[in-house]
Amino acid sequence: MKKKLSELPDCTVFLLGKAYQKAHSDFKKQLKPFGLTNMQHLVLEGLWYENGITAAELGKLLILDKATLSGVLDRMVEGGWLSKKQDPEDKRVSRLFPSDKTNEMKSELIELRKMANKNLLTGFNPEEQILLKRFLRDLIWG
Amino acid sequence: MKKKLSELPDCTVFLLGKAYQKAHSDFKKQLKPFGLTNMQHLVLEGLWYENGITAAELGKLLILDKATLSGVLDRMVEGGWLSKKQDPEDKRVSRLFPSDKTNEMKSELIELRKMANKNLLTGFNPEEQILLKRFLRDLIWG
DNA sequence: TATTAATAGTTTGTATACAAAGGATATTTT
DNA sequence: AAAATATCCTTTGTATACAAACTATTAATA
Repeated sequence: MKKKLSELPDCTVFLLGKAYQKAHSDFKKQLKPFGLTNMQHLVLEGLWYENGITAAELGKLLILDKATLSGVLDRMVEGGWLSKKQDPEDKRVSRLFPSDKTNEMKSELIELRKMANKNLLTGFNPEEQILLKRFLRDLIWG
Repeated sequence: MKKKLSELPDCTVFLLGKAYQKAHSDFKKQLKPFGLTNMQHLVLEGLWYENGITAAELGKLLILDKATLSGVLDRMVEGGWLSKKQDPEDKRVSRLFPSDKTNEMKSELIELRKMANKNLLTGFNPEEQILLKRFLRDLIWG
């Protein structure tokens, strides 16, 4: 006699992982035509948030490991998305600047994220959307 | 003038990712003394859910890519957590069985997950816990 | 100021993720 | 039954994650 499928997924850690997996996968498909990964898109949002942001600041803002970020940034430089410039005040620091090509796509790419969020939250009424986001923020920072 | 940090994370995809990142990281620390990764623990839960489960069934149950699972299973066989046996009825299929050592740790490892979930949901009252899980299920399957 | 500690970023190693292609076996169709 | 499909699993290649160790540089302290 097989158990019901619903038994296993009462694990909230599991549910969180799979909900993320789904959201990530959906957005990934939207980004594919632009040649951007989800992480790369997130980095661009960070660059637009603060021009000339340092890698360390970006890591804090986006809650990203520096080792992970290092590789991502290298690939993005190689792909012509951004440039790294050493800070003259502090030679340890590299500051990040989006390329012209990147800035030209800014509004389009930001719109893309907005649509992804909208699609993700289809099926939730406005109160539920607020509540879900509050729950997630509490999980992260609470 | 710097913008508020709260502006960026209004992206639900981002919030989901970071909430998952947090939950995953916390559980990971709990698992470290056992020499298990989160994914490996999840696989064990799947094996206990159905003895002799096939890799394909396990992938469906846990919503895992077959390519990802293939490598995970190999490492778990090498680590003595489980064994793969070819199904005599269908030579394409490999069925998975937890080792004795693994079964001895079953109750302890299941308890560990329960505690991880409990810790994760500290700060949410019972109604909120139900609601959060409902939201996550809707995101995944709704 | 010589020493120590802290910070920014890179590199290395292991473990997911997952697309795409391939090999073996089973099923379906003609 | 031969051919076309479909399924199970593995392999390859790229991109995260993240711990740990390392280099370079700056700041703090004795």
